[in-house]
Amino acid sequence: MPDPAVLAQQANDPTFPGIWEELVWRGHVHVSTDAEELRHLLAGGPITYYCGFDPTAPSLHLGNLVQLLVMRRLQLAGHRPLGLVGGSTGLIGDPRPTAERTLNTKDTVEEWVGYLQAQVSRFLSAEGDNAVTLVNNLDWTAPLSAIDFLRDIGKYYRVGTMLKKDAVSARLNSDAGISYTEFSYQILQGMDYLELYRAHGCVLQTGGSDQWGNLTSGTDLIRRAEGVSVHAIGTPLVTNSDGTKFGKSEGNAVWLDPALTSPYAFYQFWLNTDDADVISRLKVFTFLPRVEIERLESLVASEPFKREAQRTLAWDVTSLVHGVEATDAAIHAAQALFGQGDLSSLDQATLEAALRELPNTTASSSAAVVHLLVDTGLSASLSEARRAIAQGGVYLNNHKVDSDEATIAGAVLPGGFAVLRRGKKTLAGVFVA
RNA sequence: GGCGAGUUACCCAAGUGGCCAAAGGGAUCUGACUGUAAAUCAGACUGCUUCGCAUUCGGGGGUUCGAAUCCCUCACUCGCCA
Repeated sequence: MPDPAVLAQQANDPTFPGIWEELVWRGHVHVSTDAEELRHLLAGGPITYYCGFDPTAPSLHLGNLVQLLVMRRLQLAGHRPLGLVGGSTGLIGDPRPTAERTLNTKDTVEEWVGYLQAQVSRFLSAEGDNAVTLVNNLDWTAPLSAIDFLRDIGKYYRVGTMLKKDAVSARLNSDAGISYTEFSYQILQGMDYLELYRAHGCVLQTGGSDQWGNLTSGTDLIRRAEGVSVHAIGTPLVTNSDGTKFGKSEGNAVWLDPALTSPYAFYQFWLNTDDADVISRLKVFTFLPRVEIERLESLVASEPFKREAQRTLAWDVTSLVHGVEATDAAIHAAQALFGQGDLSSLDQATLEAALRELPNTTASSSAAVVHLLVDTGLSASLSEARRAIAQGGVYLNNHKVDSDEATIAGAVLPGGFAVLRRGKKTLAGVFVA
């Protein structure tokens, strides 16, 4: 369910001549079909475009959010979005550069399709002439026989061309090799575009630039099958300036589903953005107009320690994904927990609410700290928990724990809880039963 | 189908009978410094009932006092030939 209030606040920046120019400025365009043609097309009357999401997990993640925002910007410019969730492509799996995917069961994929559809629909308006339409490629691939597939679609594909796609050649040159299954993926995606062109008049597909081979698979197929030239935009992979992977927190992907990544963790993820990255993140992940982003850019330069840009970014993206209420709760929790010193001076209800935002566990009043570290997920194993304590990285209610035999006895705050911390900013709550 | 090469911890990659829980780099974690930043420096990085024990080097079996290292076999990958 989209939050109408959040969607209503979004707008493209009117100071740009058109949506194309804005997409370019925000850094959304890495590769595309003919840029001049696209600019004209997007500046004209409504066109239909699509972007696909494969159910390879029970939730979308931040990489997918980039695509959703591109879709939303195009929708705000008056164009008509088709949100595709890959019920069939998700059964195959697109070739990753490193290794073959493990196939998920049909039941699992079907379940995930439902989750992703719900998420996709949250970010796009279902109102008006250009309301979003959700489609599932299983609807047109499931009825297709192998013979029809090979005769009607396969004939348009040249193996030489297919082998040259980055995704395929990377795997051919690796130890992992590639199965026929994943090799065929590009054909399925090409078929999707052709189907959507025929059924909906779709003439633009957007996607990550790592999907470029699959995007052009569709434009090539439509040119051959229909003699029509359609378009594709490949958005750049979002990267961190220090070379690490974007979108990871504590080694895990940052998910849009609050059950998988809490709003608190989500907010913290954005708040911790590097100075070097924060401006480009604002461009990609928010609807703030150019002047505002430029103002924040100058603040990063003049008073970086205030982290105004990071705060704005964190608030904007968290409220977009989780709503204003959850965002405020996450901020209040952080203020309580990152406040200096004495936790017992905090208001009991505030503290309890903050702990509810964190990973937490229930324990007896004499539970060992090492076990709580594991139970709350702050440490992956008892050995790791002991190590963390030995290195002086564990705190109970802001007091350093100096023995791996410590328990929470005597440290329980009024109200029956305790705050466990690993390192400077990884927190968890303990509720005493 | 034939021949050759290969499969080491999250990733890359050393190691070719004991000194190997396994070099080095990256990633990650902790500490110092800080702005809940970056860079830098230091430490850690299989598990556990943690000063010791257990389990790892594609799977299974064998040789040996002793194997990641030798042999057999299965699986997978790459290359060349057909």
